[in-house]
Amino acid sequence: MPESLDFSLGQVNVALTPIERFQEFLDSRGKRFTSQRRLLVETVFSRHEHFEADDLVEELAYRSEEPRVSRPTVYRTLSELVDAGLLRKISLPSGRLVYEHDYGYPQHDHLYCQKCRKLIEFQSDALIQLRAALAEQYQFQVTGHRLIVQGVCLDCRSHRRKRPVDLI
Amino acid sequence: MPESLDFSLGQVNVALTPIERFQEFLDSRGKRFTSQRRLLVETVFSRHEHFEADDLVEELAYRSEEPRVSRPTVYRTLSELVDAGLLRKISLPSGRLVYEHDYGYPQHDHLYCQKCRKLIEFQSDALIQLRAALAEQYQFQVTGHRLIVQGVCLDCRSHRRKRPVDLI
DNA sequence: ATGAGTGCAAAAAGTTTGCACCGCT
DNA sequence: AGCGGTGCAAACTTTTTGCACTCAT
Repeated sequence: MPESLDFSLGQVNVALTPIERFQEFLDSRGKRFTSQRRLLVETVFSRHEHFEADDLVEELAYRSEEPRVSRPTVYRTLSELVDAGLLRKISLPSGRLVYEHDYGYPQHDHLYCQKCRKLIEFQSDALIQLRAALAEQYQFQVTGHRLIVQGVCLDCRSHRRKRPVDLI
Repeated sequence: MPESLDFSLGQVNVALTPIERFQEFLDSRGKRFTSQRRLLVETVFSRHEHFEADDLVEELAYRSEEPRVSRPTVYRTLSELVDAGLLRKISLPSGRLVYEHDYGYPQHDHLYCQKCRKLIEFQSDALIQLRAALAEQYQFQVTGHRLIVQGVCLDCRSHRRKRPVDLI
């Protein structure tokens, strides 16, 4: 991953790469930084796209070189990455579960194109204010939120018949 | 279901109960209004709580009286009810998929208590405005949205130790 | 050395499908 | 009669678990 990224994250140590952050997390739990866990974190943070568990299994379980990461270990490790605050799990309107980077990545929400299934990220201060207002009104201790706005993206509205894609 | 409810829904015929609306939908597709489908809709609209597919299977597949509704038919019919616009399917942060009334029920979103798993409904005009702004900014044709704010509800913050509940 | 981690196979959980029989219309 | 619907069993998809062996520390 590009070292130009700024891992600003409040009071958390901001100098760490995701890999280092994961090591720290594992250490704090008496867990070990194995070659499988290393390969998995490196892979996950080598790009920024959203992905599902099975994508990783495909990529890591049958590769030619060692180490490989078996299906159960992929699932186990993804959970750890979520616990460690490195990844976030989101469920799409279709029911698909995908992961995305969370560590050192700004809070955001998504526009979901129901034609091409693309996810577009956006940030909104108004939403943060709304959260605060709700917390106040319902005396609710907010820990997070998930907003997905679905519809049809610009591309799919233009090339309507150019590249047919299947429905959700 | 209480006939005092107002089934206002834009240009759609607003005089219909959910059952009548479902009949209309089935009719328009050349499908039949069978005793299973009737029992299922009646059951679903006899109360307002959120529920999962399996709840219905438990309730309808093993009852003493006829008709019963088998597991596959419950799933098939729930899909039809979603298609008909009577139900909405939402996925909770935990990954659980639940259904809720959509027909004749105002647009709303949820606060989700991660302690007791309760869902609290709320409405927000600000959110509708935000949607419009996003549509404009991204030239995105919005068809819907789903916002879930998670945290801890008032009850769970007060009786913190009174009734222990398991984590998510 | 020793306890955590891994892969394998199997189990679970949730949902869908093929098919023969049933029953509206 | 004929087509849609249903139940049953089985298949499928996705995720989790038990267990013996392996490996990081």
